[in-house]
Parts: sequence; C-alpha cells; structure tokens
Amino acid sequence: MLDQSPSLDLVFHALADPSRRVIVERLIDGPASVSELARPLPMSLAGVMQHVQVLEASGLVRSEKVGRVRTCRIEPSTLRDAERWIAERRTEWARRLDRLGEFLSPDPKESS
Amino acid sequence: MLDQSPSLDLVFHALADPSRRVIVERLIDGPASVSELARPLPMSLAGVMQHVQVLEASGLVRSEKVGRVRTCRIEPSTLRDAERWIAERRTEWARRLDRLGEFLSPDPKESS
DNA sequence: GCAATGGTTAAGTAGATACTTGACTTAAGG
DNA sequence: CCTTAAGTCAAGTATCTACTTAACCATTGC
Repeated sequence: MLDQSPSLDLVFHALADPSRRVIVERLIDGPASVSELARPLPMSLAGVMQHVQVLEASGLVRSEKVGRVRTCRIEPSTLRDAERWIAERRTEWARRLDRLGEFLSPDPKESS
Repeated sequence: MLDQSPSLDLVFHALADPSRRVIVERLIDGPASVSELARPLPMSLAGVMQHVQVLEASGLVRSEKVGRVRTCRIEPSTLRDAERWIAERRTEWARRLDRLGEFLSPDPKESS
C-alpha cells in the first residue's frame, strides 16, 4: 500500500465507520465522557474506547483524563483538512470543465 | 426508491486508501482507462481493477466499457455529498461556539 | 474501608481488506 | 489468422478491523 499522506488515510478511515460518526456528531454538541459517548451505541465500553482511540489517532478527537473521567472533544481543524481535500478536488474538476466549455464554444464576450 | 446516494461508509472508506485517492486525483483531470489509472501505481492491473470497483461501489466513479477499454470518470456529486457531511458538522460546531460565547459574555449591541 | 463508577488492558475471533498469480476472454491491428 | 493489449475472474494469503469477554486499576462517595 502506498503511504503518501498517512493522516488523510486515518481521517477518512475514522469517518468511514458509522459508530465513529455517531461519536463525532455527539462531540459536535460539546465535550463528553467516554461512557456518555457509549450510551447510544450497541456495544461494550471497551469497544467504544477503541473507536475513541481510532478517532484520536486520526486527529479528529482530543481527550484528557481528569480524575477517573476521560473527556473527549472534537478537533475541528482536522475535520477541515478532510473537507479541504475534497473541496480542492471538486473545484479543480469544475475549473477543468469550464476550460473545456470555453474551448468547445468560445464566449464572444471573452474573445477579442 | 433507488439507492441514489450510497452510504457515507462506502465513500469515506473509498477515500481512506492512498492508491484510490491517486486514482480520484487522476480522474479529476478527465476520464481515463483502467490501465492509464494503473500506470503510476505499484501494483498489478487486477489490483487496480479492485480499487476501481470499490470506487464505483461508493458512487465516486462511474465507468463504461467500449470495445476492450473501460473508461472511468469521476462522479462529483458523490464527492460533494461527503464534503457536505463534513461541512455541516463543522458549521454546527461553530454555531454552538457562538451561542456559548454570547452566553459567557453577552454583546451589549445584541442585548436590549 | 468498601462498593460503585469510569476507564484500561490483554487476548481471542469472525469477517473484511489489499493485494497476488494464473488462466481466461475480447477486440484491435497488421 | 495471429499477436498483442486491455481487461476479467477465481483463488489464495497475509494482514487489519471491529468487536467480544474477563481481569484489572483508579476515583468517588458513603
């Protein structure tokens, strides 16, 4: 497997799992403990912990432990990195289409 | 009803692989055959075919075969679906922060 | 102190993933 | 017709993934 941008790999991989997206959506509304994140999910706490670890490895989530409670919060800059990757490709695609359109039927207003 | 926008699971999973992102980036610049897509990738043609199938299953790529060559092209609407999912979460996150900010230090201009 | 709560670690497992090779099919092109 | 290019199909395999259970550790609250 190529390894050209490990972080995007991890971010998209993290987002590819529905349970992890549920966690992300919960954290959008504010920080939460692991057991709070676990509540709506049909799996063991240990399973949720593993999802949190995947999210944290991707940079989408940060967490810190105070007392016996680990509080997780979202890291929006990582979310933006992923969004930007997609947006840049879409933009480039549209730009190419424009160039192609001009070539196929030149706009009189644009030509001298 | 047709499953017109296949699940985000498949889209994000497709984007999580660097070889597949290379394929997507190539297709942004216009349609290409499978062996053209394969050229920069250090793997067998059959391996590339499998990546193309994953991309097609996700809705990110469409392809059609003419003669003996299969031509692949990108499907930007699927790319946009993924982008939108992220953008909506980021926006919601920012909105929440605003509300929180107002609550913590009310802006005199906004209060009666 | 002790029970309950919240989390962590380790080990196991079924199924998915990312490849491979090799045997085929189809279709250009000379 | 024969060769080569492009792709397809099937099978095999090593590794990864998404869980599980069970034992364990660390705080909190009575």
